[in-house]
Amino acid sequence: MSNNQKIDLDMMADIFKALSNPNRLKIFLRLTTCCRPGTVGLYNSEEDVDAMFVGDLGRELDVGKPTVSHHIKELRRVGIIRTERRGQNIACWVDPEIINELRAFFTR
Amino acid sequence: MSNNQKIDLDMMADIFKALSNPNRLKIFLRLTTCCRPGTVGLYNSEEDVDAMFVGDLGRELDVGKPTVSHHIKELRRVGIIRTERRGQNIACWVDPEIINELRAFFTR
DNA sequence: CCCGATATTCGAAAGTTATCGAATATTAGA
DNA sequence: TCTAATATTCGATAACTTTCGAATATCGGG
Repeated sequence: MSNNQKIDLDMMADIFKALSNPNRLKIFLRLTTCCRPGTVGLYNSEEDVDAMFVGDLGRELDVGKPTVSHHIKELRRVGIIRTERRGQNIACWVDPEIINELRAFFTR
Repeated sequence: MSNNQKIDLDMMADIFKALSNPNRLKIFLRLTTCCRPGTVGLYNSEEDVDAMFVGDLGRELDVGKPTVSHHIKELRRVGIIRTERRGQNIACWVDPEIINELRAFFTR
């Protein structure tokens, strides 16, 4: 016997929880609309942005830095976004695969 | 100027919040997998179930009746499910339109 | 190796949520 | 109209979330 079903359910619930806060949802939408998914590593031109920095996201959110950090951490914990350090900044982008999983979840 | 964007964002966050509790997500999945969306009112045969009763859902959930009631209320508040009384029972089903909206949200 | 910029961690306060037992409401049927 | 079945409301409590300021960490440049 296995409890994959339950694990999946709890994982999905966790993903929805991450999207259930307006500030986190704003971060998610900002990253999906402004950073083409799957372009990480190809950010050489101005039009071809692959990620945003935590600081950029924070400036659009009207909350303190610790709060932004907390939200970024939560989005990363459930696998919605990925991050990597680039110099003094932390770059963030949405995992392209999660979008497919979410679309699939509502397609049956 | 309008704040539709913000309203939409807050509404979507609310919908995700409703799906972020494992018990509510279980109710949602149970209703989507077992009751064909859009068949409400056509529940004459055994194979053609259009809805489930609150009591049925509660028995599968291992929580008390007040808790089930609370979750049903929350799912209805954000527009995920619809309900109607049928005799002693309250019938529940997922609003078919919300599924389309959610799928569209993750399609761009 | 210090400094300014960027970001995270820590600890606390305020608000929200999940859950329950008890009480109440609504309905069908005898 | 009494009763049993079904479901909701109320009040309480424990747990969780959001947010902040202060402190700390990490990095690049002079």
